[in-house]
Amino acid sequence: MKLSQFFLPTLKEVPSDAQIASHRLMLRAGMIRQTSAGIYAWLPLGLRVLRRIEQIVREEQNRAGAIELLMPTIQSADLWRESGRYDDYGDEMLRITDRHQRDMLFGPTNEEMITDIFRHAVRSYRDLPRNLYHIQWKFRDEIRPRFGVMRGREFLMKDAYSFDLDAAGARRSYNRMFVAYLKTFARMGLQAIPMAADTGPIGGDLSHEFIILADTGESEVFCHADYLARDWAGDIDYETDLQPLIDDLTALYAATDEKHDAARFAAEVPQDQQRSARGIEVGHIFYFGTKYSAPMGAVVAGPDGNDIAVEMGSYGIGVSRLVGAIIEASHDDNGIIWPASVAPFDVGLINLKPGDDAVDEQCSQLYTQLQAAGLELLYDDRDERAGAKFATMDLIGLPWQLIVGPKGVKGGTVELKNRATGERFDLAPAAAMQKLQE
RNA sequence: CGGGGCGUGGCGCAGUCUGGUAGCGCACCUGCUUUGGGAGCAGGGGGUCGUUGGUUCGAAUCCAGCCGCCCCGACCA
Repeated sequence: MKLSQFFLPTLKEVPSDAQIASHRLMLRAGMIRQTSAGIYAWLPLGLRVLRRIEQIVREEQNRAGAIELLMPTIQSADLWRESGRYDDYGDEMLRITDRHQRDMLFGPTNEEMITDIFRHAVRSYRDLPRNLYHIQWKFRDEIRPRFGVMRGREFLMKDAYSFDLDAAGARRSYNRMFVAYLKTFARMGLQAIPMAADTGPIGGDLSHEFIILADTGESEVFCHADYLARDWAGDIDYETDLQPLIDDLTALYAATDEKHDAARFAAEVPQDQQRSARGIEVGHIFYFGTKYSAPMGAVVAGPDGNDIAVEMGSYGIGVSRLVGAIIEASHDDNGIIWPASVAPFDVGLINLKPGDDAVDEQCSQLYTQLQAAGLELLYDDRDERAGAKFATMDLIGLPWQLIVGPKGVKGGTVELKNRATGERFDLAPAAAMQKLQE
């Protein structure tokens, strides 16, 4: 993509509304534009990141055996009356009326709808277990939206729902998602810590939040220091019994403030290993048994022929929130530093002197060849000064900058700069291309 | 929902107290110079001052209502 033909409305000055780094940087880097309180348009650069995060989430869900579908954003109130949540949910639910005066709502979550879909399709225990998920926009009319996409009213969420015959099966489904979540966040370069959590209005009796530590996080969390350096990225065989692994992963103390037990914390964690910090919740998993299946009649025939309400769990990942969370975890004074796995482009190619035939030619060769090699490039071919180009490229945080100027071209080299470390390499073009393809 | 604050060219702000017909920086357009870390000079375009009503000879400025947005708290991916 040539920057001269892209749509990248960057800002030099910081919008006064933005309080935290990720919000400021997303606005400055031209990733989003606010259209109402807590509602954002995703501009091309932001959309690219959102899509890459979504794809990682999708791949790990699929790997863990979940099956993707897509439910609508607008739901009928009748379903919510069946579960009893139409009245319970309160003002956070955006309620609307259609032209026939039917009560509709913009879905804040999909337990009712998936339970409805499930009960119409599945009659036998032989069809279990199943885990169905979708990645869809949600709307929660938050009292106070803030921090950009971290607490928006409209947000993109992956929500999965598991159906099992009994509690033991539900536990296995829960464990699969637990591990899949750790893998998902690790792929994005995030250190997510699983913490015992309150179940909130969704209900149930087993729940974990996945927390990224950041000063700007909204919840207070407490954990053993070993969690800060843990490697979650190992290969998983989802067919094996995951319980021993889960037991190991949750052996040390980690809890959000709702579940925090100061006495236990003091007793179980040596004082110099105790960590209390702010955290960003990027995922939340629940086991809630028959909370929805019983009132909504989601039953299957068991081995003995008698109907039994299915055991359910739900599993959420805040996809759009992750964009902000990753920036909170990875930026510096000059801008964003994208982990390679979610970067909007792999390489920023900087032409320091458009109009110089030798430089133009070198750039256009690199542009063509690197694209042919499968890399996504953003080529800054604008007629701007070098400083402006460096500043833009640092701001938008692509992992590599490939800098081509007249001096280097004369000596047969180009410069490769690593955004994260600041390391620079003067290399022959072929060597630079090879390094980028590693 | 309680408390606080803000709405003036695309962005950041001054002007409001003390009413007299709108200004600065950045961005944008034109020209010249410049060219490895957000250039300089010169010229230029763009604003019903959130909105409605009131007071006044006259309102960005004073008064009232409404709308929008932000911050602090209790709830949540």
